[in-house]
Amino acid sequence: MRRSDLVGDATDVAPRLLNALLSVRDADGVLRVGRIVEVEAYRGSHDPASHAYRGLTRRNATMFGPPGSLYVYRSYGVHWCANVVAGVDGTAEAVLLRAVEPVAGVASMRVARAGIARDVDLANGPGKLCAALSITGEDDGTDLCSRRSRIRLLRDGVDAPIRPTVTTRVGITRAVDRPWRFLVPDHPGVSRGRPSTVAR
DNA sequence: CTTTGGATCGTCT
DNA sequence: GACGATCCAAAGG
Repeated sequence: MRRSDLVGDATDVAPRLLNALLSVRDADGVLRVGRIVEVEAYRGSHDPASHAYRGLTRRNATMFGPPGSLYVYRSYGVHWCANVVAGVDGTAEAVLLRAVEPVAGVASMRVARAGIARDVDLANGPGKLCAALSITGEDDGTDLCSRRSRIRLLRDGVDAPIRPTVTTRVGITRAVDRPWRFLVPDHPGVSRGRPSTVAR
């Protein structure tokens, strides 16, 4: 995707990332590809639930950089979670990638997620997604718009849904009522979180 | 099916 | 020193 596609408020960029492809190249050249089916918007200084709400820190620095970067953080000391940085340089708009549908490199994902029976369970959560694609803190700051990067955001002709499903966000304790979770409607590969659906 | 608790550690208070 | 933008297994109905 072009960097210009990611300029804007996270709440506007997030639904536009649905059905885009997240592609990760292994050291051996194998590609693992997932279709993005669930995202959440985090709006920096405008959003008490954002890691960036209280300003720039060592951890969240990538979010304050240019759009198109990958912000990776550790969750609960155990898992990795990944965001696409949006907005413009100096703001901290970000889109948390919460679920992808495995599209290619499924065998590699199965190795990375040993013991998972169904393909749909390989990457239907933010921590699972990073595990399935082997995204770690080492990937923080990756430019997703560069041809040279091992992790990229791509379009394959499948457009974002005209009317995504919209709900409140999962797993947060502040700003819990904001309808900033976006899903491909009726897709089986979304995460377990079940907040209330928001009518539009 | 739902609920509960443990893992585990960097970050910020 | 407390707390997570989570996941999973085990226990309970």
